[in-house]
Amino acid sequence: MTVTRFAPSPTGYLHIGGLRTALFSWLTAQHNGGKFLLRIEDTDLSRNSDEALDAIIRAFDWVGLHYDGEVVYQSQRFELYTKYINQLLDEGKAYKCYMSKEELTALREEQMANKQRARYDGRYRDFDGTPPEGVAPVIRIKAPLEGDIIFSDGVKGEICIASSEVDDFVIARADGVPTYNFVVAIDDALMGLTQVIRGDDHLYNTPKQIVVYKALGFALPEFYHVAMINNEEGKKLSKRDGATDVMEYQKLGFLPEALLNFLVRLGWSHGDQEIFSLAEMIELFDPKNINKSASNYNMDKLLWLNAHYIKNMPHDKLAKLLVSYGVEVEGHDRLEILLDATRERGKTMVELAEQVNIILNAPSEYNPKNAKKAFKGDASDIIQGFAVMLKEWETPLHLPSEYHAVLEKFVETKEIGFGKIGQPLRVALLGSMTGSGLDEIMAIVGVDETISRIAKAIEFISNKES
RNA sequence: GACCCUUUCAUCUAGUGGCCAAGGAUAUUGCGUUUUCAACGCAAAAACAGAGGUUCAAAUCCUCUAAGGGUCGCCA
Repeated sequence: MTVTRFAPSPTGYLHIGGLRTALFSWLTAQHNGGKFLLRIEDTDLSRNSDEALDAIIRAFDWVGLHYDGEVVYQSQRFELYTKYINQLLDEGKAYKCYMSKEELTALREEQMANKQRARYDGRYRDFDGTPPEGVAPVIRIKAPLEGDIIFSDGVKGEICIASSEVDDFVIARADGVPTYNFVVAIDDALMGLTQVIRGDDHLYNTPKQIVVYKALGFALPEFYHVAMINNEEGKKLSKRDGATDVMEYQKLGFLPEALLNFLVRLGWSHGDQEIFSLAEMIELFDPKNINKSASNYNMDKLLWLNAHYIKNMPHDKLAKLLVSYGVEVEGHDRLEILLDATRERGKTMVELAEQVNIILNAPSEYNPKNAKKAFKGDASDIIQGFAVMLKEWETPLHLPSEYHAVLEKFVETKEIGFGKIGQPLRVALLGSMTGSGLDEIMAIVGVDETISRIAKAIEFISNKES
């Protein structure tokens, strides 16, 4: 059975790049009817925080990725790791190293000065003398001295790294706490991972982990190293580039389906298809099609996708969502008309909420430039005349089409074009010259409010003139 | 510095030796539609990093160069 995982360290919020690798892993599991596990890499006890873990799980909930089974905490598995450390020590596959931190630093500096890759020189590998006093040893694993470490990466192809590049790295700190590359290999093996999908910043950890797999006799999973997401300029994504925290996207008014669709197309594709529902992603995703190269974050495309999902969301769902962005609307028909009138005008939920509020709330001021243009000449008389016609209209007015009939009758009677009434009426109703259709706006706010807004505009015009 | 990886329009990408004088999408520009804006429709502009090979044929295979990225922790 396919088993994948996401293994964050709880040091902050869920990063947008992390979400993409999580998504790739999750999709791989779903596609194959397997399991997707969550493991918390908290072996560095000084850097953990519970809030960070909460934030990660909340982000998962928001986008709708679920993990199977219980969350695995590495900090709760130290006994297990210690058992394996002792086993390797007993078998002579690991050893104690008494080198001090100062000595290590000196060694690294010397190697760098000699234009070499910095690495531990193995000086305690076969040590059987008397250990120096006052140094708590670390445990190092014996990496191969000769040959190459070769593995096949599902994304990058065959990776070959000379053993001389992989040193006898530390598997347990001086205080006995095991280190990352050691526990990752153990957990991935014990948790039954079949595919390990992670950022390609881990590419160089893979040969180290393979050393552990081999020493412990574990079978290797398939590795997939996914290239990074850069900012719009092609540089490393940082907080200065805007939202990197997944939950930030909710605040900005993005829909989870848009965010996931955006992320899945960063580094993966299926022919010319751009829009993927979650179900389609699951059906079509194959990690073998992941791109080798890094991709740049592209806000415009995210916005386009978000607009797409807003436009295509069922009204009741959209209305419910709008509540969390501060907009609540009474009346079923009214809501329908309102959403029809606004949904194509907002690329985010925040913008959509703004559009809705512009219609719902009478304008507190008129855009000076627009007012000047729209309220000139006989504009006041025209909208006044329209208000009268509305007031005296004999059949009840509810639907946009009914308001449209009034408007049509009005331009016909007055023998004017739509443009003549359209501009002043729009500014009277909204305060600006752009926005939703007049018929819809009037249907939403109703006859009384329409007349009242017109009256206010007329007052404004006469004040200006006097 | 060493090692490893990457390179198709501004951006995301299709492309696995002939179907490619390179296709789609976003963004951009123009036109249409509309009482306005948006949405939508149509159109335009826009790329194989460079140089050498291999081949009847190269975006695709090989070599080198260049540019970008990653890694070199008792962090993960």
